[in-house]
Amino acid sequence: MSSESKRSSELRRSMPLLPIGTVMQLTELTARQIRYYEEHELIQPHRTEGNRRMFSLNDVDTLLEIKDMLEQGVNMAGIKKVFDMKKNSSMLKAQANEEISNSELRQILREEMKLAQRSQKPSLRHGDMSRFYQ
Amino acid sequence: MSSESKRSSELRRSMPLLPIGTVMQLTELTARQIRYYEEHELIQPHRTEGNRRMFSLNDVDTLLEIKDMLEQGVNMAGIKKVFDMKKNSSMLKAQANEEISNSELRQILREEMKLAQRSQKPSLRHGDMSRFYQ
DNA sequence: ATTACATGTTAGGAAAACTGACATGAGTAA
DNA sequence: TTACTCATGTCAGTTTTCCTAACATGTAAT
Repeated sequence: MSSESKRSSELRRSMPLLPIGTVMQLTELTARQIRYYEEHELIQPHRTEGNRRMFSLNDVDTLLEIKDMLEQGVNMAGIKKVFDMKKNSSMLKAQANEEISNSELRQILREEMKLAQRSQKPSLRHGDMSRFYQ
Repeated sequence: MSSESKRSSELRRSMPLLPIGTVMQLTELTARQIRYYEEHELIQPHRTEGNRRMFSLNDVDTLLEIKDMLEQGVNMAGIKKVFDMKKNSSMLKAQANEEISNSELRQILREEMKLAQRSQKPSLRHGDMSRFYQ
């Protein structure tokens, strides 16, 4: 994928399109849960002028990942760690403007394995929003 | 594209995700305009239990096409005709389970040319929602 | 001049979402 | 056991968004 098309599709996926009701249906989470995850800064939905949350497709993806991890016994602190690591690794990627190195990948996987073991589940598999858009 | 993946992407694009406020922003149409086009059966948004309209990406595409045509001088009756023709031609395609024939294509283009000439504009070019999702 | 069309505007009401507070059940630590 | 924490439920009181219906208006066609 060209960096140009990657950038523009990222733009689209981060457009705040969906109200919380739609997100509830897509994720099968309650409004309370979604707001709680925002409170813990796992997502940062936009706000309308009138203060209503508007979510992007990326936000929905993130929520599905959160849901998955919670169901697998990972607590909020663990989820935060995983997301922090992801952000760091993607920052590294952006800095170098190239794919993540094998050693970085191994480091990340090691950390994920540790978390997974702690919650007595074999692996972390996250949600996939791709089925909702072309 | 396989007929399988075509069918499932159609499913996604027809999911009712967006409230009218979002659609207003995406299309730069007023709520009045959007409701008026629905009144004329150019779109059929879903309704929530509470009677709120919920629009799909297909609906947004259609609205952009409507906007384009109106700006090019086509009136509602003309737009209806164009959409009827499109529906018929896609039904024919589905029936035969193959691409539209050259003679059918020429017939459609002839009709479109007639409409375009009547509104003193050279051609019909419609909106493209693809920039809003991957 | 009248009419039709596409859209603006307003009013009153209902649905959906907001914040904040308190409640609760399961798990953990003391 | 008792107490605490965590993730979530629930409720109350507001505010925002959306709804329908009606009437108003500018432009183009007759």
